[in-house]
Amino acid sequence: MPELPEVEAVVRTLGPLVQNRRIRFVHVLHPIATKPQAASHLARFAQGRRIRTVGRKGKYVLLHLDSGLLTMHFRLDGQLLWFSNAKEFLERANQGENAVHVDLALEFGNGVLGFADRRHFGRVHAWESGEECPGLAALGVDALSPDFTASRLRKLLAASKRPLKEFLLDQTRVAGIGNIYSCEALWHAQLDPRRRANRLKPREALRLHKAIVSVLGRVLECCLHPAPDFRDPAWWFQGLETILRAYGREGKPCHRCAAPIRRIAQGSRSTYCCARCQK
DNA sequence: CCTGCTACCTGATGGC
DNA sequence: TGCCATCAGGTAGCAG
Repeated sequence: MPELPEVEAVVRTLGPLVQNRRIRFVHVLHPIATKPQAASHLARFAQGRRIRTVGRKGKYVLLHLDSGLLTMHFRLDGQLLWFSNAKEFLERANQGENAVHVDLALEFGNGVLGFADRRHFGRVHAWESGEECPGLAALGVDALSPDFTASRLRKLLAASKRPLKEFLLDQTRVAGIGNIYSCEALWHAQLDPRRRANRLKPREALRLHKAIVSVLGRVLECCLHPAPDFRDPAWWFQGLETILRAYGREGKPCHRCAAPIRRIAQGSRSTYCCARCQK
């Protein structure tokens, strides 16, 4: 489910739990989670190594090891869980009435980190270096990094003829924005999602930059208060709906001009926007 | 190179 | 209640 702010909140919460901890054992419950890599390869790769730092780029979580790294990507529904010890993990994971779905888990001395995705889109992979990971290597500038400036965005926009909405979803240009927050940023910038990227005026590009930064910043604050609780298998971010001005509000009045929010299809995905005040 | 489409999976929801 | 269609916050892979 997550876009950049959700992943950032997960990374900040995860860091203190696993940094400088040694991976004692890798439990593979659903080997699909490492495809196309072999789960046995990932297990051999990671077992015995220590996690030095936990980082993020775009929607990827990066676990930097003594040497090499693990990448985790949640796609639509992936999430993390925490068990206080191996016994608790073995008793609860995929067992019994109240089974907790887990695909893969890293066992540490202080607990067990589970990666879970019922839908099996999410992935955990092992790499000698980040450049080996094609999806990661192809990412553009991260939307929360200091390098994501208004002039950088203006140049990227100028180089693309695609509709704004599709431009924002393209992780090779700006990394981290997904379907929800692209709709939100365009609503705040009062820009029509169908406009061609290279047709924006400089002041419109500036508005879009400001909207992206402020939307992601506000959502991150919301995601950190309260912070994710990996111990609760049902945990997820709360209160995000109250921030949304366009996404999921089809037919409801625009918060700016009261015209009904429209849902349109773009690139086989839903875009929500105000037909009156987004131009 | 760029763009557009489908596949990958499972679960929730709403209409009949 | 059951059944079917549709939708879901993402990306890789492939064809043109």
